[in-house]
Amino acid sequence: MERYTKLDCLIDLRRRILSTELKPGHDLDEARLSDYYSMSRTPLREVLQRLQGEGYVVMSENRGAKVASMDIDVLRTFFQTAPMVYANIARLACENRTSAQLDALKQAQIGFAKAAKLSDAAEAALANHTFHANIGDMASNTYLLASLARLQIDHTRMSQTFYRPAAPAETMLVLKAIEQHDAMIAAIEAGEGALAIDLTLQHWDLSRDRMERYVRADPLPVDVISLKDNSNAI
Amino acid sequence: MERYTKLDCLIDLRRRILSTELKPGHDLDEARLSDYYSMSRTPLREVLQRLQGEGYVVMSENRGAKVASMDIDVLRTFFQTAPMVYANIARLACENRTSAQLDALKQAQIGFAKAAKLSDAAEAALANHTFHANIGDMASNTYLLASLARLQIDHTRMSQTFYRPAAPAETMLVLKAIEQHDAMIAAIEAGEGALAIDLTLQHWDLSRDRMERYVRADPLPVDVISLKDNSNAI
DNA sequence: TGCACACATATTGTATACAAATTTTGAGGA
DNA sequence: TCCTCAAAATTTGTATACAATATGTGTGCA
Repeated sequence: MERYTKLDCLIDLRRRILSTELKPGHDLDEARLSDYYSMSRTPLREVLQRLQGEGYVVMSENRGAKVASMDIDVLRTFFQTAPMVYANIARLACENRTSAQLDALKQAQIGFAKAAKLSDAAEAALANHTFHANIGDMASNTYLLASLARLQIDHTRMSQTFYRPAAPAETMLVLKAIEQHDAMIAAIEAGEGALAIDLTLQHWDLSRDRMERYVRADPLPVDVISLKDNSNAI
Repeated sequence: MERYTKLDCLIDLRRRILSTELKPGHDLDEARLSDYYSMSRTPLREVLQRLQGEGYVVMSENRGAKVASMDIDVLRTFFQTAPMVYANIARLACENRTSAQLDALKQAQIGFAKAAKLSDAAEAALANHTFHANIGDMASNTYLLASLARLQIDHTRMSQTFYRPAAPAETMLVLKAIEQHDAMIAAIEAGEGALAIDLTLQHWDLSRDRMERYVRADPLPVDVISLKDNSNAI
């Protein structure tokens, strides 16, 4: 197996958590992980500590690390907080973006559009994460960035379903998201803060409904109990 | 020397950084620290990793850890961001506080008032930190809390001077701060969000001027060069 | 004196061994 | 069958040894 460096390991674990390959609440076994990344437990534990600080992981004394869960009561505050933070980040990005950051943002958008059109759900969600993290960098506000980073962890995990469209109408939504990204890039490049906020809030509305469905899953059909084949019933 | 547990070490390092006993930018030597806390480097390094995640410390590959610095350009964003975050936290605290949290807040206020009246600068700044961290808990919004925590690190370090009053007029300011805390407790207990926001912004204004002085220190007298005794000049 | 380079020293990074805690297992008894 | 409790197995926590990297120092040379 290929040899990972500590930074690789950190980045890869972030990716696996964001893509829900490692599911919320999943137990992270030190020995197993250190074997997987072919490094000893000492550096691996340091990576876990850091991931805890970043909010990807929660650790408890003598009981190891778990992937951060997505509790329903926490997600309530997610929907409460996200618009404000995203909007403010967008406004600050307009004021502070550098041309190098704009180039990076455009690159991220290319990657996002490609993955989204291929309906590669995990890849699209991660590319979307990168896109918005880039806007976060532009804001150059370490304080707000801390909130944004935590919001994005849950946002990306919830939006996994968004890029796996079930119906044609939902494919339209993804195409719409791509257009909105382009508009946001233009607004940021032009330094039009008010417009960027507006676009950000629209962008938020687009994915919110879909994400809320993640929280409050479609109810099972009420007549399930009368189904003829109920052999699998409890 | 007394034996520290890993958690003690974490808490003590936070305290020393917040009180500027460990100054911004100060180099943290692993061997020295592990000796100081009489533990081996392995757990100490994990503590440092965690402190990095929390924003107290910055680490760079093969170059160890430093206390997070307070760069002038970052502090600009501090003054930009703090009012919004503090105000929103106060509002949320009104909605979500529990009676146990209210008790804790009142306790914190007692500790703060005592330290402030004694002009015990470090202790007062730390007690103030605890007071506002308690309000942060009440908000029960992990996302915003991430921003608040980072703001508080710099806020507490800057406000060290606030509780070391030089002139009688400034003692008045500290007494005013104590009163404001009491008013905030009442507003939160009554669940009056608008009032809590108002009080928070007033509270912010009170300390802002004093903190800005930390950033932009009093200029040296312009005629320093003509002083008679210039034997210490470079 | 100033610079380049090799060597010595100090500091950080990793692996491994062992200690401490938790979880699992299973035997014994009610 | 169910519960209790102790021993075994598993997993996490810490100390230490060693490897890798960075820093400091001094010598030789122009």
